[in-house]
Amino acid sequence: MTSTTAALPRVLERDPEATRANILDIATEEFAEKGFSGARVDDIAARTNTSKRMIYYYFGDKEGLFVAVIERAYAGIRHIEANLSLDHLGPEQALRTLVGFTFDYQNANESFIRLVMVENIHRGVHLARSGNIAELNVPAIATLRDIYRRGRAAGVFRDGIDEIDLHMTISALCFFNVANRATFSRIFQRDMESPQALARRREIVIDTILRYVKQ
Amino acid sequence: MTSTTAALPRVLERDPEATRANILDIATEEFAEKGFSGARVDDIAARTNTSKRMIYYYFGDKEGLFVAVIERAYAGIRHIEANLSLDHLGPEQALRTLVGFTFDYQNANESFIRLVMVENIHRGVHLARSGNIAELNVPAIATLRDIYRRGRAAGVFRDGIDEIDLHMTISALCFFNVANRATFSRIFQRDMESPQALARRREIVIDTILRYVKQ
Amino acid sequence: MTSTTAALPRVLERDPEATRANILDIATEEFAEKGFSGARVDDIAARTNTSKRMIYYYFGDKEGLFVAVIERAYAGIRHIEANLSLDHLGPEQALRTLVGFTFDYQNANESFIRLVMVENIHRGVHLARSGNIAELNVPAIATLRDIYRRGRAAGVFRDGIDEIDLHMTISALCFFNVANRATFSRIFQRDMESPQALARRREIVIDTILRYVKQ
Amino acid sequence: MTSTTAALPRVLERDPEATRANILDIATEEFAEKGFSGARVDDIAARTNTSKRMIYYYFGDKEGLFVAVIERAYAGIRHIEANLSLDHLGPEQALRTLVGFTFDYQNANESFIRLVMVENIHRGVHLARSGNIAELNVPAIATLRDIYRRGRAAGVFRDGIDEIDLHMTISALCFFNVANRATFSRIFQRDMESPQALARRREIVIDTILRYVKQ
DNA sequence: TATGAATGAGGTTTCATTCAT
DNA sequence: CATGAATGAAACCTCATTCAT
Repeated sequence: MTSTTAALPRVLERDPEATRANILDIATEEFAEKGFSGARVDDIAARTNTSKRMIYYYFGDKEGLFVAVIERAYAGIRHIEANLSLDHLGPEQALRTLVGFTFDYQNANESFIRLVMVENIHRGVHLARSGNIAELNVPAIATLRDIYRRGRAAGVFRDGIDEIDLHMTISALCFFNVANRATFSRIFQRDMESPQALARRREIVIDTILRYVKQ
Repeated sequence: MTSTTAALPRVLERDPEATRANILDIATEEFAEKGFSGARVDDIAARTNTSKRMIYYYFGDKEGLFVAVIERAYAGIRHIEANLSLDHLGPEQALRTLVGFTFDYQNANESFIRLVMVENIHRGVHLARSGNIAELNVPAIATLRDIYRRGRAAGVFRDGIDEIDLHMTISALCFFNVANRATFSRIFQRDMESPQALARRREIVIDTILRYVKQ
Repeated sequence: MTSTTAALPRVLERDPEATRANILDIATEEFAEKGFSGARVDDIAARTNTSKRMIYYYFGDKEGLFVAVIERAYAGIRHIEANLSLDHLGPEQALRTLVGFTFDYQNANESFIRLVMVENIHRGVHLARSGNIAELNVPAIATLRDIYRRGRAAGVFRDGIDEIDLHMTISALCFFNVANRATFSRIFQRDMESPQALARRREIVIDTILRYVKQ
Repeated sequence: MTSTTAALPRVLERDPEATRANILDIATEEFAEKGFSGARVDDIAARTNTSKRMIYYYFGDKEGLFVAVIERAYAGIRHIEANLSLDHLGPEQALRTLVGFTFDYQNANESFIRLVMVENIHRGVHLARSGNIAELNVPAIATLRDIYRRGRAAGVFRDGIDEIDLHMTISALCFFNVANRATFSRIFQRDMESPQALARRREIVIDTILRYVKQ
């Protein structure tokens, strides 16, 4: 089916923010799909509403583009984490919700997970180049700390747990389901993508965390 | 003049197995460090005791080399898992040992972890090409199944846990510490590599699994 | 809202002559430093008080800008040569002064020398495009001709010397010290820039010319 | 006229030295004609018997090629200077011959002169990168030193002249005739290329040097 | 007149792979 | 088996210049 509208003009009409965003959207997909070296500037440009030249105009070089992609991806999750409101829930329910949300978000944002994998293959050098790494950890930990504090105060969570350790455990469990899906599901012949499989795994992850934290 | 006893310019000449192994050793390092696209056939050849021609002779092309690297890496861990003997330990202690061993092995074999990451970025296509994937899951799961069965029989482990789920949880927790070290330690300013940090995390991982499994 | 007294963002706005001069100043430096092909329109524009658009507005294209730079550089020296007044000196002293002045001027105006080198690499095509080449030779030769005539009349200079030949010799000796400084000083490990080195070479150049001209 | 031999194969049959030399020959011409930035790797490759890829194979990058060109050009003149035999001539005649030879060589090797100009525009950075600059000065100065010593001993040359100063003067006078020909001949409307013009200028240069050196 | 955004053409460099000996 | 030389295709990047506002 062809659209009734005329062929799209190749040029974004002098809207730099839109041009940048358009490039970043495509680049995110390409880098997430093929890694840094595997992605092709030409391919990114071709899928863009603008030209290869503009990529270099805005981002300097391929690496600059990748840094911008990484930055924006992290900014996205940070923004969402910061706006999670769990205060109205009891600590146990809040923790269940937080873990469940993390699981859902990571499964829904495979590109983000894959970018993080790619960046880890590169030993985090691009993230390091980004100005505001320090801010990235604030929302995630702050929320978790509050829930844990409330849980201990209420006597439902045990003492002696470090919030960053806990966050690492949550991240590890959620991350794996997306990041290692290809090899794990192949080797163990196990579906890890269907709604049912996700729902099942989601409960196990939540359960694992809760059993670890509770009295 | 040619002579059958002429000085051999290269160490591994005329020992095909050693040549293959040498190429695979170097290729493992390069692919683990730079990913499939990022690795360079020229660089691999240069670090080898032999020449580029031999890479093509033995492995066909870059992808064939990568498949061979992946196969050998998985074969390595499978072999070790198969030889783990935990029968003399009680179920709880056996599980602790298995998890601890997994954690230690993965931390000691960063290259393997990174190859798995790379392969996941490629959605497992090379692993799929490998003939014997099916065999890969046998040892890991068999050992775990035995321990879990003994634990339930002894009344120390609860019912209703699927061994593959449990294996996935163990893998996720161990894998993350190596795979995501770069970004996580950067963002949370947390050491994840020192002996102390490893020992600490190791205990948390074991504890997490045990709390999940025990009555 | 627009206002006739709004803050001017750039210093030279609305002063065409100053804008032109500012562009030419920067362009002179860039072309002298990097040659015609090596200089970048973007770099020139960036260092300017105005924008790239103005370069094209005033000079048409990169080549037009270069021609203008060359023209202005030659105009500068012509103007100075024309205003040299040596009439009050005896012929020998006048020649010494002229040569010394030429040496000093060229050493003080490295950019000019380098532009001439660049133009010679381009076989003088830009200079040819300039309207008033013919005028360029007048002052230099006129002054020299007068000195030489006076010297012969006074019996201190020998006959048979062509003023253009003499001018060429003076130019060659002065030019080399600036133009070939980089390679010569490197190969012969000889300082050609310090005040002492310049003073020493200056005397040799003057001496060479005087010995050539005197009876 | 077309040759009776078949079209030349594009490949130099596995003769690396010939391939290198062929590339250097063409590159010398292109760099001499258009400068470093103005020369095009594509153009050089096109005129070569081999391909662009080979340029990078042998010289790494454009700059590496330029360094090699510069090195070879200097090696050429050094070799010739080293083999100049003037011992059989009296000092005055030897000096005349040396200066005349220098003048002739430079006029006959415009490419070399232009490369030196280009390298000076680049402030000698490529020459600096070359390993054996130190050796470059030996033959030129050694020959001159010997002549001058003999001349003083014979009482025909005056005392107090430094050989490097003298060499600089000779170089300056010879160099200018080639290097600045384009602008000088244009401005002063003077032929600097015809055999007659060259012969005339040659004598002036020799005369200038001799008058400077003689008692 | 002024400016940031945009562009096409072409520049330099790199890559996996093959060939000749 | 072994090696340095060679290759075409395609990768990344830059340039002078023009456009829309």
